[in-house]
Amino acid sequence: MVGLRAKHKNDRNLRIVEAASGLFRRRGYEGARIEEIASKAEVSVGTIYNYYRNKGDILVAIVSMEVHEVLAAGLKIIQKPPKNVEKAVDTLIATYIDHSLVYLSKEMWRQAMATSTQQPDSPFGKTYTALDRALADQTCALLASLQEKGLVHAEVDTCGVGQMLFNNMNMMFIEFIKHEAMPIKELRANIRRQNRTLLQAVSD
Amino acid sequence: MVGLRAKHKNDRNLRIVEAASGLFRRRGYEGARIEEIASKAEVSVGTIYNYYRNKGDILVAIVSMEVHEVLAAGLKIIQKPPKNVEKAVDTLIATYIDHSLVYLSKEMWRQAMATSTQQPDSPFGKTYTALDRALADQTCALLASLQEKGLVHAEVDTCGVGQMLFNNMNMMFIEFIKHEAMPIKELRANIRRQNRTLLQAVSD
DNA sequence: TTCTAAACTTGAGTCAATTCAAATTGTGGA
DNA sequence: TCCACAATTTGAATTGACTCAAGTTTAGAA
Repeated sequence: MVGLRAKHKNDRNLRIVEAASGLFRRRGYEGARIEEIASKAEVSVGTIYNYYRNKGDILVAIVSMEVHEVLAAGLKIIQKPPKNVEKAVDTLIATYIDHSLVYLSKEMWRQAMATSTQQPDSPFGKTYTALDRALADQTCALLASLQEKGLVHAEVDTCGVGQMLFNNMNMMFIEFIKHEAMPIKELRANIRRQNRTLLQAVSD
Repeated sequence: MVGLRAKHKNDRNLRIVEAASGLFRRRGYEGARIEEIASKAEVSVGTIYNYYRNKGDILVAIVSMEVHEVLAAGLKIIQKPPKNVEKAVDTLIATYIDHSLVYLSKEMWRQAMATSTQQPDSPFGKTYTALDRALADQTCALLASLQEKGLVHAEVDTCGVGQMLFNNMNMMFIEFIKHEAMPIKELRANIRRQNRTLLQAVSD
């Protein structure tokens, strides 16, 4: 970040994200008007579109930050996983899920996911896809780490299994954010049940 | 469908769906304007909103028809499944996937999925969710049928496993429609690999 | 047949996201 | 320091989805 121009750019972007973040929480995604975000960020409407392709992109950017935190938290689990395979996977998933509603409401997740499927090629759409990939890789890494410790059979395709576990969790998470009333507890119990057969097969 | 009123209603709805379907394919979802759909369907803009809550809903309605066909095709597989578990599951999944691009482009799928996550409580959002559920149930039913034939171990939770298989496929399908260039062949190979460990565990 | 209320359609008008040509600002060379 | 040009911002204008008050059509009772 050299020069005044780069500094301003950075500042403005930060202000936009913060203004949007606050308004999305306060008024909901649809309720937050771009003009309002712009005025709160002390920037013109046009500038916002200079930084983001559209309204959804702003949200996806916010979600990205959240996911980065989740990835960091997940890394800690992988470095020191529980000695039981089912427990280890459950712990990782719990980390992901419990984190998910700290900064973002279910509505924000719905909108962000919708935007990222709608526009997979926009810059932030790509970011979102990359993060999903990173989370899946982390699940694979957990299994590989358990395999090294001898907790998972040597012949198991940890990558295939990891992807399957992650995809299943992700799909269940989508179902979860679609049902405003569904509690985290129920989501986790469902996932545990679905994982059981596979995880027992790879471990005992 | 008794009376003139009901008949007109039915006709208009059909014309709307057909006009929309054609325009979505020809111009893409975003490119198709409601006014154009209305004029092609010989109906006013307001009428369209009388039948559908919003533009996305029209698309989801079209997707629903497609999924109904897929469900019917899937039923046939379940009634006479291959005698090998991996083969059976692969055949069902192939049915789903191969059908998917007959009437709908990848872009249409992206938009439909986005809409259904965005508005899970709109009439067609609910329809979409119900269809997803029906497909998952069908996967569970296949496993149960294989279990009855003694091809799947008796103690296996066919419902948990079925949901996992379906969720994994669904997530992979989402990835597939996000990558304009990805061929069906690649999608199917990836899914087969991911399924292998689980399916071998439940069968041999 | 005639009439009335309910059901349905209509399209001009509203609203908010997005665009783009003009104006402003930062940079690096003279 | 001053200038020219490129990068960036600006906000009025555009666009297209969506609404709603007024008008039209149907059902079925008298």
